[in-house]
Amino acid sequence: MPTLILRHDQPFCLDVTLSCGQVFRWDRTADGWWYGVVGDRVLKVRQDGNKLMFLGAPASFIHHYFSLDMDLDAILASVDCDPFIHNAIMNNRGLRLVRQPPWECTASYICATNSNIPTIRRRIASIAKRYGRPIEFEGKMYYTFPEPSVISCGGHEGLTECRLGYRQPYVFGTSCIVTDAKQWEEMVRKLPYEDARKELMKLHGIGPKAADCILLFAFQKYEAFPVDVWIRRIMQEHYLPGLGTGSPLTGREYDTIRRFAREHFGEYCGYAQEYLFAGREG
DNA sequence: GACCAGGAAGAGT
DNA sequence: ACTCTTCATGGT
Repeated sequence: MPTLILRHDQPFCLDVTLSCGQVFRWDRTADGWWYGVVGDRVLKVRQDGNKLMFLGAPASFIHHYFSLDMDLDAILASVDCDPFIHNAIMNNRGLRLVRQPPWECTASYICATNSNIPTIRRRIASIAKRYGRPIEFEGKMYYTFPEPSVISCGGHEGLTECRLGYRQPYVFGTSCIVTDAKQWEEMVRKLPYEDARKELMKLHGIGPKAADCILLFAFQKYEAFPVDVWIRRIMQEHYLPGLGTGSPLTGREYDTIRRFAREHFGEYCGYAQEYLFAGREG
């Protein structure tokens, strides 16, 4: 079994990383193995202490996907600026932001609007099963996430069985615009955060929240600070008591929160967001 | 700026 | 069984 030896000065926790809500296509078995589809590969991974065992890709791919090249201690030190975030960091130490394939991440967060995590997972699995390429792995079938052109060629009605609700035309419309995923990805990637955000928000079905998630999880724009209902609640309770409660989140409130976070936590505030989100119920 | 659609599953009562 | 909530967005 191929194994990566994790350095003790570079903390990593596979379980926290894959169960914190940033990915939708990974499953953990009872005996501690994680199975996931990333790009055109099925990956199987487990962690035992400082050993990361894996199948399905070269070590360089695993290393890159889990951002093991990033100096996590330095990043966490830079956002660790108050007792509350300090506690969240202590409780979820080793959480790393993974590098998600951009098109899949984009479609996923269009599907994620106003839904709970199990529902989002079902929708993405459904799109992959309907349009993706099947891969057999250890006797089980897995499905790659389809290129945008595969979805657009299937026509608007093809998505109906995936039960996306009102998100169906958004996923379809975006797949028609992002026909060349590679070229679109490079175009977004070279833009600075604010410009890339505007570019993503031109797409139907991507508002501020989805744009920030995509920029953080797929484009490594660590200044992005996605504000969902949980983060808003946490920010109100611990950082910005002046904000109202209960009423829907306005664009102005969203900007107030993300600008505060950018100032308070610094250029890696996206990492702070993930640690706050991971500790949302405790 | 305030409302509303549109949809499904989980969690709590 | 019933209600409330859910990693919001776009249109009126």
